[in-house]
Amino acid sequence: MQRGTFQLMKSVNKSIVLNKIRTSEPISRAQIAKETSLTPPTVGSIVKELIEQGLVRESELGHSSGGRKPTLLHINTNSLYVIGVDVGPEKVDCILTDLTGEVFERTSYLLTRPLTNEQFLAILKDNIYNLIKESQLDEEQMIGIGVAMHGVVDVESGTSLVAPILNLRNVPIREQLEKEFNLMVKVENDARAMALGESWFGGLGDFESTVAVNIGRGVGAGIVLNGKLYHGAQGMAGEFGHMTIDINGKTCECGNRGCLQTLVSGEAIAERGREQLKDHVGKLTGKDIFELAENGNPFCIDLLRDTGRIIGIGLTNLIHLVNPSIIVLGGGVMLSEKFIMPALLEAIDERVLTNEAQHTNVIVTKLGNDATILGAVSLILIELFEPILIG
Amino acid sequence: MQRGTFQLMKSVNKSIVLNKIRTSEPISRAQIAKETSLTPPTVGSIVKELIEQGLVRESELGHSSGGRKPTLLHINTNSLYVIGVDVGPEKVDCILTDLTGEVFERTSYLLTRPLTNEQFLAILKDNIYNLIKESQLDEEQMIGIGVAMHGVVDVESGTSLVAPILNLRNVPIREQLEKEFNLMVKVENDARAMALGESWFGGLGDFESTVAVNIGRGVGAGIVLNGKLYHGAQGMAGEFGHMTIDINGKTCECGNRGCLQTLVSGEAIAERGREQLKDHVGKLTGKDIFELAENGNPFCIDLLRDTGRIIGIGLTNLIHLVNPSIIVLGGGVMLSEKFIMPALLEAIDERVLTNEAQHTNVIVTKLGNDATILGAVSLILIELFEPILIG
DNA sequence: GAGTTTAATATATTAATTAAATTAATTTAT
DNA sequence: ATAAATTAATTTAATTAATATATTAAACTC
Repeated sequence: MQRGTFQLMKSVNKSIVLNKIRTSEPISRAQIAKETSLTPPTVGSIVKELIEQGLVRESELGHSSGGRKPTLLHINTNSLYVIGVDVGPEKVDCILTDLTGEVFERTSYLLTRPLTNEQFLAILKDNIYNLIKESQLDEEQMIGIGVAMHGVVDVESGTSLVAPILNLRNVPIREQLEKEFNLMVKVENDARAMALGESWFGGLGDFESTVAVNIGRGVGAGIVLNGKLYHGAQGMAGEFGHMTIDINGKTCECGNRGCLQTLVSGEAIAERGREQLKDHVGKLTGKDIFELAENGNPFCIDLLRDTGRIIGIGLTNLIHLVNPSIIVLGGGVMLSEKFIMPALLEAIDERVLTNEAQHTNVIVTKLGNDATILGAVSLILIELFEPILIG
Repeated sequence: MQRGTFQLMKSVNKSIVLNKIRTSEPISRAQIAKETSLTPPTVGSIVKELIEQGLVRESELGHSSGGRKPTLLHINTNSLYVIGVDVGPEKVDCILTDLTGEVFERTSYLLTRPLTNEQFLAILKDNIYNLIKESQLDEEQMIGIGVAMHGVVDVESGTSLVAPILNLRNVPIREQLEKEFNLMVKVENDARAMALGESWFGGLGDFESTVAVNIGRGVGAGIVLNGKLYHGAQGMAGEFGHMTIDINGKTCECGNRGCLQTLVSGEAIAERGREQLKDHVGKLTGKDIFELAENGNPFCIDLLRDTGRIIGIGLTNLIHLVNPSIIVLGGGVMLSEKFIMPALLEAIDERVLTNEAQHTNVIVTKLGNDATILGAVSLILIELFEPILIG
């Protein structure tokens, strides 16, 4: 049980100050005091500690309107670094960023199958070693490794329980990486990491709740409430792809009928296309549909519009149940944004019950593929910056 | 912004102690210290304050196993009282309870329509005055009035925005009752109040998240996370009834097609019955279907089973998205529990993706109709007892 | 260059915790 | 029956980290 202690009092204030600097840099001590209604001495002593920890730095003096010039404070971008890893079905991407999420180094490695747990872990380690080496930075300056992994992840232990496409089971990622690099390691499911990445780096502003939906090979969502990932009781909150929306519909790979995924995943779109475009050369993919639509193929345009409509129906269910402040859409299917979004927004507008909820922000990610790997980085950053919320 | 202050530290600990007493009474100071890992002096001084405030009382000495006998502490049940009001489509119920939710007085008033805002408010006031008078208690001993109101409620201002069946709009319930009784007043939507009531008084144990679903005239849900109601960005979280599960289904009163409500509400069941049982005398209601099923009518038994299956499909969507620790079902339709539950549980078991989530607790309310009005009471109790959570 | 303004720090006070000691009340052992 | 041990609750002192107030530092204004 989290008691009311002096450490609590302090860490609450420290978190308030650090987050104020993060979201409003450059900012002076005096300004922080004003905006947080903490007293100047409190802000001063906290800032002193943050500078000692290397999280914050001072810069030049700011402008004064009559009086001593304020010393401006910044998040320190050249002393501490974070490593983010994105394990997708086909490749392992690694990035090295500073505390603001700016990327300094990148590696990418194509996975070949089959793959044993040991081989997979060796690849992870190699790539991270390479990344650090390339960056020419000291290992001392790293604070942690965040891993976004497709499939089912046990967050507590940092284990990949099932990664269906890579055919891996029970990989103790955290244990192994912690031992190897002696750094904090966090592991999270990729859709959820994406949601966190959007919420931290998506430039969305200060929303109470964010849902990020990935529509690609599969359909998944992550829910961020008050800046933190919401996992649910058994860690399966956000399983958006297997929401039944057509009780008599097609059978899904999960065994149920009418899952959203059977209607709007990349493969589902391609399949719907194949039924109609039988004269198309080669195996038709989702990407082909998009290109055909771009070239004015009316059937493909309609197909993508209808996909947008169905996604909109699914999102309406999401709005009615979870009612997030903002929904961010990403994934391969959303590359067809141009055809999908108008129909999608129209469907939501038409279906949502109340006027206020009609104004739920629904946008396409501005981070592209990087949302997930930046989310992996956020898993570590959140340990430093996470607002400690009271309520 | 909630800063880290001495008051915060104190209120956190006070809340921990009070809730420990509430959930584990009778309990001694020493035991509280052990279980909360607060120090004995801290517990002692907080208990002293709680006793002064009239929230806690001491009782006889407990058993000792060698040493001074412990003084046992209880929630004080005979000094402070709460009023709960449930405004349904047909009647206004009021109860007066002590701090443990035990009911001391009850009134019920049948509403007649049409009804103006003024008439409605007058009825509310009259009933509350009556309740207090009957109880022969002092108005000083009341701490607040909680109101559960059907329809759309603005929780901030305590206003009933739309109450469709009573045909009321913009009734400033909180403002009016606060002025009249000079007590704290909280107003909440009835499905959400029900969820809070279940979570507080349902004897469910200590769950992280509870969803209560009311299936009756309409279908609605309330979500309780960490003991507190989750409203969502525009206060519409839990609009479970208008979840699309049959994209090509019947048109709902909301204008959309295939809402869960069009398949499983009391009226929906009755309608499905009518199509088949044309020789039935009089207008067939949901209740009739239940009675016919009880008497062995195979069509009605199947109809209720199928209803259970469809509710199960809806709940599976809920589990996949929100993944609550426990789901509590109530409302008129659940009176047919006997026929509905087996099919419902089977559908969930069949459809939920992971083994762990298959074990989501799904139960029928033990509070019956009182869940909602006890939820109204909880709206006030939560102000006294609510755990202040850090994280 | 004196006076005013603003920023940052130093000092004193205060709230509420923890640790250690004390007092209180029983049970158990001899 | 009395002493020793055990447990409960309270008191006292020390500690932490806040706030309030005063002071120092560094501008700008005229």
